Amino acid sequence: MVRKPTSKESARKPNMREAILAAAEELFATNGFNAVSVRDIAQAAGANPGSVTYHFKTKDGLLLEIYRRHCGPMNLRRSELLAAARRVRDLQDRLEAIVRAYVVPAFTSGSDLAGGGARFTRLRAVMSAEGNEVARKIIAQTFDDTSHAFIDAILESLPHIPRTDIVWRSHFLLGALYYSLVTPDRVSRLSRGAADGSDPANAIEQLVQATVASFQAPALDQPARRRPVISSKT
Amino acid sequence: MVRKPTSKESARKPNMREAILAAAEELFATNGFNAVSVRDIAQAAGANPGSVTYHFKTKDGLLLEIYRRHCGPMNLRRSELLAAARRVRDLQDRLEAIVRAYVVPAFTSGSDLAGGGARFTRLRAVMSAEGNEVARKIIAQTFDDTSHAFIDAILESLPHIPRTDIVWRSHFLLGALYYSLVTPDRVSRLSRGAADGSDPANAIEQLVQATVASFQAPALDQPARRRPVISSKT
DNA sequence: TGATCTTTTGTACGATAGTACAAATCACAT
DNA sequence: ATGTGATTTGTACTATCGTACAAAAGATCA
Repeated sequence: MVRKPTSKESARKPNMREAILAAAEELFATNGFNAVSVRDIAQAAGANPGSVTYHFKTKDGLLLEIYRRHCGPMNLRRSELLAAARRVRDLQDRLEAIVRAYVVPAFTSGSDLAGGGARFTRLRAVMSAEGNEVARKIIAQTFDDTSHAFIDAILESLPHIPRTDIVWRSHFLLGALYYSLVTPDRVSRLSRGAADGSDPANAIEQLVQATVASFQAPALDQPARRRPVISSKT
Repeated sequence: MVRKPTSKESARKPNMREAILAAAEELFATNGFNAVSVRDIAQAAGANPGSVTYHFKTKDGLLLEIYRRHCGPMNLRRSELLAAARRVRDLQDRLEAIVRAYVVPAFTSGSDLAGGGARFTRLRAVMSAEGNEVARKIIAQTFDDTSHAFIDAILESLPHIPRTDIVWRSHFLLGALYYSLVTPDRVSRLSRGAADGSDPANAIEQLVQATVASFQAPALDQPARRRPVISSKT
């Protein structure tokens, strides 16, 4: 049967299902899918291993549910921000607004489920690196539409850049975004403490400015222009 | 004892140790560390599971040896290319040469062990995403020096940009680089076949041009400037 | 050829994995 | 208070994991 929102919220612990989801999300995002056992998740959530099976049937099912939880809201928010960005008159400002519309939801919300979207984006980064099949399918069918919408919008504000270049550069954007969330400590380390890689506001500003500039780079005219600046071997 | 390069090369198969290393490299880079079992590796290499234990003692030891194999040569090549790049007179050209010196070895060699450096770089990307401890240690102590050298070189050719910004932007570069190697098919898909994400020459040119432009972006004056281009919520 | 060292094979052990399932427990409508 | 359905617990099964180790096989040199 379905959920009954009566007097009390039905479960002993204040919603074990959510606790399991949150614990799994954090553990998967930090250690990858295969390194985390169902027992690890259960323990972190203060639950029994059997409880995970009860709510999500399989480990894959648990991952699937995490994606279902976040994809919709995050895509919705991106669409809203993109629509607003497209209405910006000045082309330069519009480009920045578009990039921001892509980046901000990945860091800050994408559904305000406890902890924000940064955790989920980190999870996506890790799953993508691990070549997780479950994730790959959902991502392709959920985010490709959004990606195309962004690419089209960027293309409109940069009419002289070929579509191919835009695709590459937005691919780089996603890679940079993922990596910033996966190893923020590296930024702090390399800047000798001058920058805080874990500060989302910081990361967003840096990423947006760098990315806007990369989009505005001149087009690559030849399919693969050779520029032997340096001696080729040794 | 050490290796004896006498008449025949001693082993039944033409060097089983190398075959295991190559197989492990490919499998780890594709599926992550934890998803791949020692038995998987042995089978892919046409070896016996016990043979892996014999040559590398543990699974961690195998990963360690993979890193040992590649880090040195790759860093050396980068240093050479960087040294050459620093001698380029024109500041604009020099910046491009520096970025190229960073990117090229990651794609093409870094030791010419069968298959090139792209596989190893993909491996590094995956290990970094999985938060692998063995990899984290080696990477920090092996590549941080190189990273600093590149940051310093870039800083010299862009004197008006604060170091913090350079650190962020080179962090983005590495993220983009990693992601290009992890999911090259995504580029092909999003460009509807117009670009080949798996073509290293293509990826290198696109990455270099986009990155140079991002480095040349104006400095972020405020620590975290707010630019509310769009309505903040919903 | 036989002695010796290196490498490969085959097998086994304990630990842990994902999952299934029956029993216990709880929330709530009657 | 009690019955009923939803949830949690505890336990067990099978598969596979990393690793150890003895025996077999191959290579090398006297």
